[in-house]
Amino acid sequence: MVFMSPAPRPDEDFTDRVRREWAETHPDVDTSPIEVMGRITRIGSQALQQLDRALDASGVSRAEFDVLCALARSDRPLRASEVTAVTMLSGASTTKHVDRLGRLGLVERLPFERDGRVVLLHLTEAGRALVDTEFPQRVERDRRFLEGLDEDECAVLAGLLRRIAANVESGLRP
Amino acid sequence: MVFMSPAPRPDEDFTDRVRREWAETHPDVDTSPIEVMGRITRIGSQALQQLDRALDASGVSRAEFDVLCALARSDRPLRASEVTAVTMLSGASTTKHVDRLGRLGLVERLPFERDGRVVLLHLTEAGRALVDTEFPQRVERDRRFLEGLDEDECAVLAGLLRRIAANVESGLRP
DNA sequence: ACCGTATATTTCACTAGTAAAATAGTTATG
DNA sequence: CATAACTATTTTACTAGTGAAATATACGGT
Repeated sequence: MVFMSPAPRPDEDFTDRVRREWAETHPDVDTSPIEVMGRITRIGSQALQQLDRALDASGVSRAEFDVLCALARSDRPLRASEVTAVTMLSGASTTKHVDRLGRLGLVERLPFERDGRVVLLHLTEAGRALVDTEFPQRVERDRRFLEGLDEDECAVLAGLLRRIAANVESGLRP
Repeated sequence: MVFMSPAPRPDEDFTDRVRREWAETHPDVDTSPIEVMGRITRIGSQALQQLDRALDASGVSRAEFDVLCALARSDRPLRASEVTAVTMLSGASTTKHVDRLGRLGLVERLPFERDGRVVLLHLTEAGRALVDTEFPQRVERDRRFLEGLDEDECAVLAGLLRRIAANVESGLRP
């Protein structure tokens, strides 16, 4: 703890420090994309970690909560594969999460008459109640991350992020 | 604080769809923070997944590559705890990564004379060579995510993200 | 010098997530 | 009406990451 941060610069954040260090050791590399992408990945990871902690008390993990939310905002039961498509996790994970959420009485599996391979998932009353109390708190926590930004700034930010999101999604297709 | 029409649009992205579904089933909740935070977490996760795939050929995982980068951009050997501080993973993970990177001949552990508890980590020549070839490619992939955004737009984006990053880091402390 | 407390790293036992194989059901084709 | 090819989900065997205990060292007060 004595000399962890050698040069405490006043307004330097984590990303600034990383770029400065690269600039000193690798001056030939133009690291400017880190200014945006480094901040996005760091904010994303930290926000998700804080969400994990906030959900501890609810008894479900973030991945399980994502499953509950997908079902809660749908007006119909969803197939397991539809849930998998929105969670960015594997189908194997969806099976495990639904197993546990089923044991907790938050989700039920239903057969789908038209196609016996399909499992339809729907929230129980308890599952819906959990989302109804946890989801607004989740949104409020996100709102606190935006504190100090006015409506126009958020709109500009959202517009720019939308364009990056489109670039990233297109690079995801194999 | 509603910056986007909740109505369905032809060029609706993932975040738009999520917000529209919430608006339909939970019209009482103001989900506008998702417009920014949802996009940040989604872009972050997908960019990291794509980085994982890109690193497959190099023989080191993303977490291991992060360790190598921390050492490569430092002008001196780092303590294990200093590496842990920048990777956002646990100290136990750092031990495992350094074990494997050591077996691969990319990193070496050195004793620190002033304090026998401390392990100093430094790159071997092979480790430095790996970063020197992989890191510029990594930055280039990030640059492609920003395609279509001009320099001013990136600067605006970086400035707004810096303010969010400060909010998020401050919430991480307690 | 000695003891208790603090710190840095590693080890251990466990959990979450995955890819690929297995299972079960559907559809198209001859 | 077979049966091959395809699809949705689950199971299996494995890997990565973790918190907490263990280990080893340092340091402050007396």
